[in-house]
Amino acid sequence: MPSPADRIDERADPPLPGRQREARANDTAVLAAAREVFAAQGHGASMADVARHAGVGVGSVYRRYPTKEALVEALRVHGVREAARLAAEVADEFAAPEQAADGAVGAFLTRQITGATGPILRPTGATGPLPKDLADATAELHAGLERLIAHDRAAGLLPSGFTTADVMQLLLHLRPTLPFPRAEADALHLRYLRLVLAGLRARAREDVGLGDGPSWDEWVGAWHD
Amino acid sequence: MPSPADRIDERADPPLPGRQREARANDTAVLAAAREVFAAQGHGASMADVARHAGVGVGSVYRRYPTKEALVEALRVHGVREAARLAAEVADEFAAPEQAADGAVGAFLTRQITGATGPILRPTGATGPLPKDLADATAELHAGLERLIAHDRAAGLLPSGFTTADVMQLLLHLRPTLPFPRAEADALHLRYLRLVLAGLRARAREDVGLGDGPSWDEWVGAWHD
DNA sequence: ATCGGAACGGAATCACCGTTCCGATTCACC
DNA sequence: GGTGAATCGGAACGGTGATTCCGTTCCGAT
Repeated sequence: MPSPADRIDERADPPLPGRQREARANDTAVLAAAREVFAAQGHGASMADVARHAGVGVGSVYRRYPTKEALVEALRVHGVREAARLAAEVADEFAAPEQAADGAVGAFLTRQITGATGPILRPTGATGPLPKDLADATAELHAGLERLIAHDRAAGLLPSGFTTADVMQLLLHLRPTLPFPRAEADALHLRYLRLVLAGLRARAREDVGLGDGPSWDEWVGAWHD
Repeated sequence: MPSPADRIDERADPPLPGRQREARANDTAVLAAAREVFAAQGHGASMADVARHAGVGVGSVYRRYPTKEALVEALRVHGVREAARLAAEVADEFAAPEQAADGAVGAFLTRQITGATGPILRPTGATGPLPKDLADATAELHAGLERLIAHDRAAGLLPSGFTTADVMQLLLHLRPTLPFPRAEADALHLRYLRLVLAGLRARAREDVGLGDGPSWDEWVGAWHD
């Protein structure tokens, strides 16, 4: 299912002179390596490790990402962009009358869990205000999630009080690191996703609301400062 | 609600001569400090921090816990013991005919989430074989969970295929670190717990099993080596 | 009052990691 | 083939944190 846009670097293809081509190639290699290494060892992995995995020297990593945090931040943006794209994709599919039993939100979460790319989507702690690219990607994601929720609510699959922030929280909840190989871990995560979805449908059916959760802005805001 | 056994050190009371009394007192202070500090700053907190919080020198910390990992390990054992005690407690309560709507498992998870003590109950990564005290505490916990599940299954609250390992996984799922003050974070976690419980009940009612998950031994084993 | 040893606190040590710096390399262009 | 600029790779620097070491303090016994 890898869409053509699955590469980590999404800028326009290179009409670039030779030397800069290598630079850019390295850039994407670094990003990909960072994703792998951080996914495997947590954010505590060393820059040297990332560089080694990317097959470049540490110097080259630092030329493009002035700081470790900048690198992590780039990955975060990538993750949010990816999620936003997935949300939009699913929303488009569900715009057609045909509809899977899980609902659009369920489909989104399912694919997000099994999606090949790293688990990065979780800010570490206190960062600065909130950089522009992240803000943009976040807004896009929000829009996508709104569509998903609107669809499922219309289909009577969601209880009242369920918001976009809930989807984000579920994303967090649904993917704790498990000491199992990828496939098994995914299976376990999906097992729980199904449970949650069943819970949502039950609540919706019985018309029991969820009560208030944070708003999108509260949720996003809480992660940044 | 703090039971008399809430102190972090549970050994027999000291018939001990003066100097050793201080030693033991320091020991418990260190453990308590470690729990606070690690809970607040994550396992990345420094030993110096722990020592400072405990009001002792680093040397004293190292006399009792030869290594940072040993200290973390001690906390882990404490956490499992505590969970085991809670499980047994809840199982006892539910042995009486009166029963809360959430079921015994729900009650256990609820209290585990809101229980004041740290979130530590999550092995970091690859450790050695599995030390005796941990093994013992783990066995005790397992027994308690079995009782909880037996109770709820008899009450028709759980679908087939739901196991003790599932409870452990839920514990993991249910408590990701959230950037909110404790009370709010707990509220969000409980919100999610209610959803999961509703899902379980729905599955049970509709008689839809969960499919196979890992056994207790597989689960425990996966965390240790 | 003095002595021996257990326990203490914190300075010194050592390894690791983020970051900086610089000489070597490579490529585009002459 | 030669030259300069853009890149590289990786050694060196500085800081942080785990761990070790040791002089000091305190208690209980003589």
